[in-house]
Amino acid sequence: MARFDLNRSAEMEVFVRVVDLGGFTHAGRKLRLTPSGVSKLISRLEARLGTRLINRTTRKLTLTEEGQAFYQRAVRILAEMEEAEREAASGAAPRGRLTVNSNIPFGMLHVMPLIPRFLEQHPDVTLDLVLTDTLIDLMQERADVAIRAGPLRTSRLVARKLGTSRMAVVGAPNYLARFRTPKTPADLAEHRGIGWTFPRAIRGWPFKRGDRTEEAVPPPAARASDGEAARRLALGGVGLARLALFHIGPDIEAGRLVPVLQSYNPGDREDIHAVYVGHTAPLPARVRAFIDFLAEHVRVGDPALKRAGDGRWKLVG
Amino acid sequence: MARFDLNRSAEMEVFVRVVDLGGFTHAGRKLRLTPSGVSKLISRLEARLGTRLINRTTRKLTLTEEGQAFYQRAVRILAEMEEAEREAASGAAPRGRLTVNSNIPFGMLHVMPLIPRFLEQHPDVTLDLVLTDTLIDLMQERADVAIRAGPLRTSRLVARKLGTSRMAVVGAPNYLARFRTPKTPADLAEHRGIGWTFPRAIRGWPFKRGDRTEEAVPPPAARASDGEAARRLALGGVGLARLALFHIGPDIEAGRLVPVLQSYNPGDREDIHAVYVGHTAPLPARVRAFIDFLAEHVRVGDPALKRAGDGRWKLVG
DNA sequence: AATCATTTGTGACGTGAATTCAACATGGCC
DNA sequence: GGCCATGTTGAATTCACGTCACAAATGATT
Repeated sequence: MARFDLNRSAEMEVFVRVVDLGGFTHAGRKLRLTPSGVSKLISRLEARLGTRLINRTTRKLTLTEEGQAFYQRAVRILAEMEEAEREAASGAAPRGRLTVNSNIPFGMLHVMPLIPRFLEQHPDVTLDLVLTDTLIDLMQERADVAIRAGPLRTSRLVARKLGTSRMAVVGAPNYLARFRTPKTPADLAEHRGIGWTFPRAIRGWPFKRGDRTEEAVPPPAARASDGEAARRLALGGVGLARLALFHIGPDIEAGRLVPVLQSYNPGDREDIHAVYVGHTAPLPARVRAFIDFLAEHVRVGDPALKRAGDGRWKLVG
Repeated sequence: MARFDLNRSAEMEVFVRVVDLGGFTHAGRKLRLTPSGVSKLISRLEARLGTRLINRTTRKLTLTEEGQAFYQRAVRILAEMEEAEREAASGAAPRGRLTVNSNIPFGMLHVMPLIPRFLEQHPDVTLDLVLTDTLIDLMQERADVAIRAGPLRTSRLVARKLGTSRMAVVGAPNYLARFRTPKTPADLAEHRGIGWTFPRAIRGWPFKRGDRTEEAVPPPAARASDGEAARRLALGGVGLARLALFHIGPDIEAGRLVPVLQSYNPGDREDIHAVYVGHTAPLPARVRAFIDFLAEHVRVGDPALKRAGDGRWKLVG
């Protein structure tokens, strides 16, 4: 059923056009409407308002007093509608405030370096970059995009893969000296781990055992709210942590952190995604532009760990 | 052909309702629309603007930046539309400037006395009373109502009869002394008349000859632009004039003007009408109110002329 | 984890309101 | 008085819009 039988905006538009052009036929031509269409529309408007707006003969149109007042208001209102829609539609060109939420390691190391170039390319965009590792509700946080590592929870969110990062379980030398380096995943039960204060999609750490992947995790001695905090804890010798190679690569090369159980999880990786809220409606252009920009420019080096002759680890590739 | 398929005002209204009530379903209930209807409408709007206005899950709605701006503007625009229509529709209660055009004799003697009461009853109406006897174009003069005596030219104008006035052909005593009182209409050819500067629907003066009505008119010695001017000319002895009894009754009773040829036109009358511009669209309330007021209160006395015993004329009835 | 209640999204469909078409009135101009 | 342009009216037509039924998703509840 047609509930909205009155299009006030169309009525106003036609009315204004009629007044401007001084005739139903002229207005009709401009509006691609037949004269009779115009006539009925105006009559409808007048009937609804309960008063006459235009005195008309076949030759002349004159506005009643109501008509004049209504005309002036209508012109203003139409202009404002136009502007409102134009401004809203300007979301079709990248501009406005873009809110990005990223996990801390990736944000620090891979997103922030790109920001200057992005802002340079889109001067009308201002950017709010929030770094958190906790799970967030995109809508509640009013974030346009979130960048997350690891498996995604199913939802109506759309994820665009930005890259992959190898993971490594590491410990500080002084920690390993105290607790002995684990030889098998089962040894982890005797170790101390660094966990997370927020729930992750996977509980433990994946290790390969033949063809199968098993999860194991040392009992947590501490929990960190983000990857950087976890790294610091690991550096401090609190326990073992599973972190991204792009994050702790330098620490490994410098010998501040030592990979363990490498042979059990050589292919342990986590995908990194930009996540946003789906295609039920067109995406604001600034969001689209940012995601495209990330997908194009983010290069997560995916180095492998090799043990050098002197026993030290190197990142190669 | 291109139809008016977009109803921007409705879209705005639905959008605002959704934001206010915080949900498609709630808004739908208020607007007597199904949730899916609301969903489609919003999607349509977003598609047209090319950007998303509302981030939505089944549980929460959040406005995008564009959505917030659009919401604020939309609220204002809707309010202004409301006000524009309300003000225009307030033509449904009598108010505003009412322009009335009346011929001079009737206007002076019968309309003006009623004005104070009318304005008292309708305090929001201001009145422009223009007195002219010349034919006017209602629309060109931007007049709402015209009051005219005599036959009307056919047009799309609507006429409402206000009354009837007996007419009389009169001359001043000094004129009649010089030219002799006419005994038959044919005698008028030897007389001098007072005509009009503007064309009238009937050319001459109607006289009964048996069952038939003939027209006759004395050659004009002067033309007047209005009835009052004609009366003055007649009083001055310029010639014969055909004037309304309500106009010159006092002159006749006082002997300043003398009726002639009374036996040939005892029923000579002219109807007096209020004329306005037809029912293609509703009439502004002030116009309707004024016409109704006139029709109710105007009482054109329709006296007959009687010759008293002393030879003087009296108005009776 | 699993169920339930609630809400939004999608495709097919039918309705009816709006527009067109054709014919007629009106006004101004020569 | 006839011609041309314009506005109006009634009936036929059509196409956008909302409904319907169903699917998917979300958050609360146990």
